[in-house]
Amino acid sequence: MQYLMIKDAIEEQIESGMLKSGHKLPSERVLAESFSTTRITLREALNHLALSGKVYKEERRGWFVSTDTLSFNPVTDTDFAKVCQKQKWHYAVSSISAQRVLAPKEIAETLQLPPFSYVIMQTKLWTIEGRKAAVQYQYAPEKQFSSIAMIDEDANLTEYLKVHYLCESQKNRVKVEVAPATELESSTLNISSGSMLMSITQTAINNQNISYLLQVLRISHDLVTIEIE
Amino acid sequence: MQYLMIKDAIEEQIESGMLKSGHKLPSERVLAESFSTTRITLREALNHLALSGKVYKEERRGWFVSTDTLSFNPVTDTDFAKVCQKQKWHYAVSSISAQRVLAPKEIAETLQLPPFSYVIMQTKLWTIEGRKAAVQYQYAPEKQFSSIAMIDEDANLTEYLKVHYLCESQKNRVKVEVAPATELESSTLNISSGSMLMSITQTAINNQNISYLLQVLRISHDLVTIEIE
DNA sequence: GAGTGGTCTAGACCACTGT
DNA sequence: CAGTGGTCTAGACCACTCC
Repeated sequence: MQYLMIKDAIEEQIESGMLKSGHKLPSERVLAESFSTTRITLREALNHLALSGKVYKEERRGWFVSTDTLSFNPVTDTDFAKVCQKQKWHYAVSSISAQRVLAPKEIAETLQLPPFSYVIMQTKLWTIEGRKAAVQYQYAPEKQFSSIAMIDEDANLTEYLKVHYLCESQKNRVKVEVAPATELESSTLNISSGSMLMSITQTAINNQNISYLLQVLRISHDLVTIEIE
Repeated sequence: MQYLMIKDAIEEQIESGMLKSGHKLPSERVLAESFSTTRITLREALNHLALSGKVYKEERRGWFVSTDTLSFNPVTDTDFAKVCQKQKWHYAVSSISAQRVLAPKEIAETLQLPPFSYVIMQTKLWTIEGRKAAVQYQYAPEKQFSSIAMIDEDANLTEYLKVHYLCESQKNRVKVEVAPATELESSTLNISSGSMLMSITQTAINNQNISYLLQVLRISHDLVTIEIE
């Protein structure tokens, strides 16, 4: 299998330090030629490498060497900013949208909301080490937090609930899956539509055992390691 | 994008119930012709469908419609057999190998073993609803369990430790990742080499806070949903 | 405008599966 | 044995990024 040999060859270049984190690989055409093969076979090799988290690609920009992964415990870590800080990663958050919406069915069920409840929905883009890394969706029920409709869209929702409502979670309900990127996610993250993302859904529960915040982090799988406890 | 339309068309056939769980899809050549395209484009569509867990393929046998997922809480569920039983799935376990080996570095570190420790290593194949679904590796330190070297290779290790040593875990340390299948895994599970598996690593800890069992479940991602708490 | 990946065509031969 | 997926060739045009 030619593509496996190509994969190993590129992998070795990475392991040996010839290609460093964040560096761009030569173009598919150049690589294909240098391995005397076609682009299809070459892409097969790169796709396999991407699965193991060694490289990733950005839509129409090229293939890059992955950085180390961020360790994330979704059961205890509710504030993703703190996770990045603790591991001293350079990160930036920017708001994609913030709206007051009728709770979608799935959200209403998870947060145990009555019909026709409104939630504040924030969508954010996380940039980590200069790379568009994740899209995050946060949903907080309006009824529990009366002033929340006025929240600044760039505010940290987790922090806001903690400061203004003393709502802090020690423990979350968590769901982990892999799933293809949606249209919004692929265009926001500059990845090809339908490519794989790690999806981490957290439901934060307060002292009174009430779910007060639901958040979904959809992050490139080569960037995160999920470790619990 | 033609392949997205093909993907949607096949997806709709599944959702509508025309193609049922476990059924085989027509061959790639037949599908390609019926969508008036080439096998490469058709495979692109199927690969995307596979990522969302709707279909899976077996090496040289064809593409099949996925079944529902098994819900698994790796923090509390140490015995995978019980998980299957609780959800009333038909399953079978068979031993691939059982050996006494010098603990590999990573295992020794996780189980906090001194150098040159031996562990009992069991490798098992899980067949779920007639499908080769997962490979499981289990490591138990020999020193803690003197009689363990004589364990039957078909025995349930979790059950054995519970019955003979009263070792039962309420809570595990857990790591979740996606990773390409190894050679052993692909040939055992009849999947193509390097295809994606969900990898769940559990370290069971007893009352005295000592790690006594490490197990790794490598399972087709369309078969399992990880839900904690 | 040159270069990139995204998508697609129309074939081919091989190794393996199922009968 | 016929049929399947696994792998590969040698091109093509397009939409987009970067300079």
